[in-house]
Amino acid sequence: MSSAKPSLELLRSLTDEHVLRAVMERGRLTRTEIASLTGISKPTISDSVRRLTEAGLLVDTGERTTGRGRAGSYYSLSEDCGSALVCSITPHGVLGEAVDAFGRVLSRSHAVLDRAAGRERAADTLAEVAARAPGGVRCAVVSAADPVDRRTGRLVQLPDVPFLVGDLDPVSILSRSIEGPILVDNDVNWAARAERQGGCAEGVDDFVYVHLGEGLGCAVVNDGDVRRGHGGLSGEIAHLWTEGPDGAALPLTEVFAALGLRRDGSTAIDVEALQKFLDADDAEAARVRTALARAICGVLSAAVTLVDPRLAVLGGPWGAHPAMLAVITEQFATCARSIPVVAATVPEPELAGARAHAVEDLRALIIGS
Amino acid sequence: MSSAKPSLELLRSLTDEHVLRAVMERGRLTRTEIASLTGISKPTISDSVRRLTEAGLLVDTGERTTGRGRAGSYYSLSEDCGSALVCSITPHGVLGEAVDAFGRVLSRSHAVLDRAAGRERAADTLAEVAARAPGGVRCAVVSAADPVDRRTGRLVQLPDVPFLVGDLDPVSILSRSIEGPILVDNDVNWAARAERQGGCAEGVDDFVYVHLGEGLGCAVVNDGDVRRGHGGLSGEIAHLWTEGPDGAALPLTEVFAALGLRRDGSTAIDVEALQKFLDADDAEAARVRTALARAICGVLSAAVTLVDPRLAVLGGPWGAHPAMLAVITEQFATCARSIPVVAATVPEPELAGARAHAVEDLRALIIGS
DNA sequence: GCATTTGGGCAACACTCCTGACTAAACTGG
DNA sequence: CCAGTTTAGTCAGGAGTGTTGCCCAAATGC
Repeated sequence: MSSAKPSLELLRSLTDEHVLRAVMERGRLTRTEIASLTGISKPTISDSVRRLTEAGLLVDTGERTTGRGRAGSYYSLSEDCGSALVCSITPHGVLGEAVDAFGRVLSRSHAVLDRAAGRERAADTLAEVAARAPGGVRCAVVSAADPVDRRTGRLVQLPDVPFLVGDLDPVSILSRSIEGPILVDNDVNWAARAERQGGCAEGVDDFVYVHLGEGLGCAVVNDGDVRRGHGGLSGEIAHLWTEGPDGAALPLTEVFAALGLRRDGSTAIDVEALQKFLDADDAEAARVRTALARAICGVLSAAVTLVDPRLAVLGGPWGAHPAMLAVITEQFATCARSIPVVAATVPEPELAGARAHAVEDLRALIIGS
Repeated sequence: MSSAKPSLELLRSLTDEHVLRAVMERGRLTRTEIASLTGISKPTISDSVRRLTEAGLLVDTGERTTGRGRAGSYYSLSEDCGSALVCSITPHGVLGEAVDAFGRVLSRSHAVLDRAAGRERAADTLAEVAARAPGGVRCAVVSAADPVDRRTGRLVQLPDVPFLVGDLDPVSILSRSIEGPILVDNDVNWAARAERQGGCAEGVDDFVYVHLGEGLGCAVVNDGDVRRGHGGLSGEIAHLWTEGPDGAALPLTEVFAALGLRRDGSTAIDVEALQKFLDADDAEAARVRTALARAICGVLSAAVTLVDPRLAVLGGPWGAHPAMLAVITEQFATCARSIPVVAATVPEPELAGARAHAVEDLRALIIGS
């Protein structure tokens, strides 16, 4: 809680941190530019840059400023700073990216998986991306399309949640090919973070992100961060009690069963069948849409009551569909304590959120070394 | 986000902060004791103590150590550091306390209010406590038994929440008699903080605290802090949909209406009538208890789904009643994803929580000056 | 009364950052 | 092409930290 023990070493490390952060943010800088950016004096910056260069963290890129006056030397991060691995695991396949501390995607690889041979192929695909990454992979961030145990990083089975990927342990798969911290979280949580950083919820400290796809999920953002709860299972709304088609109380996932919108032999939602009702214009379709909207409104009402968001974001294959948004907005407006409802805007949201976090983690590791 | 600009002044202020925190925690200390406690060298501590004494924050108490070796001088906080005001506002009255930076209660005053003459009496009572406080009041923390608007600190009216205290603005009342920051929050939130600091939820980072009294409230603690939501209205569960006595979906507060447990002409719960059902042993009482428990379980289930707590704490006049706890525990165990349910243990919980925060605020103000 | 023990002060040192002046190296304009 | 201008980077001196090691002061215990 209390700040670190005061010492001259602390002061020096603080200076180095300022220098590194400035370079990470701007890509390349001269010492004078760093000084004016950080407000620290030129001689101090020169000292710090010398230290960091000797430590192998910064390099003189050889580039020079042009324009009036003496040319300055640009410094940037060394290649040795390494990179971070970003992974997405869904029932449809595995995607791996290597990113550097500037957030640039260095390489990308994808593998389509089937249920049986999945695990080994996934490990191989990710190991291959890791091997290609210059400077080595120093940390990894994983987005998984299933509930994630917060402590272990394993995917967990919950009642009434369709289990899509299998009893998988991303941490053990990744620790074969990389060392360093591995963070696993649910894809919906990453999507919410992405919307907060540069999407429809930019800068909003309190909102909920409801993902409507084959599975049902919800991310809760409170005081500026996704709140995962004790086990990491906050927002697993499939089992939440809401209003069914006939007005009776039903768990959310059962509403889809009652409407005949589940895949055979699974608790997964039949998105294609559902989509038809969103595009059609007959009375039957309108009835289904209203029933869906009222069920979703039950979820939103519970969220408003318990976490008081300023905004609700709808995402996922059919959540961001205009027809769905329209009918939910209409229904929700009739509820007490209604809040604005908007559609998600970030493409590949779960990847964007995970990537941003991977960059932050990597930067922190570089600064801490 | 990034740390403060490195400078020698920062270093000095960090040292002073360490010294002040050590003295605040232990009451009185010699310079040598401070040095060994903080790990900072003796000459540095001596310098800092001299600075802080000259600034009027520390004083030589005149006391001396006894035992072997040379006697050391004890230093402690000066009286000029001021105190903090802790207030509780309920429909039954106003309570004011002055506390010092050590957390000692210096004075206390209480006023019973009626609806009409309340506001002026409340202001006078609090002003009196403030006037008696040595060194002046530098900040205030208020616990209010109604929903609190997070930005303005005003009490707000919500649908189906009994409005007990009136459209009150604690900030404007208090700013007459004190200067400095005033923090207002709901009593249930303060109670939850108290349970986390030294009660049945000690050290638990994720739990919910459900208050069952005349009103219904819930505090959501996530990642170690009470999450108030955008407007400060998270946990206002009166309107949350749950299971009614006959199995139909009902807003929680309507369950009490259906059971005849509301006060006449109010949405407040008739606690005395309810208490009889908790103490009685007949079939009718058992039926009511079960109906109440199932309604509460609906709330707990929604909380588990949305915020994934590790623990549920029951508090309030009838929430912590053994019979209530027993029947809720029993009913909740049959739900999917059940979690432990325990009774609150801290006496005067809303005051304890507010007091602890007031001490923290006061300490921060002293350190910052 | 003397040895022991502990609090506190002093001086020297190492280190960090800053200011102000200086040098170095590029461009600009005649 | 050369002097003037402009900008990058360095140097020297100084102020202010925190630390170590040693000393003195003052209390207890025998």
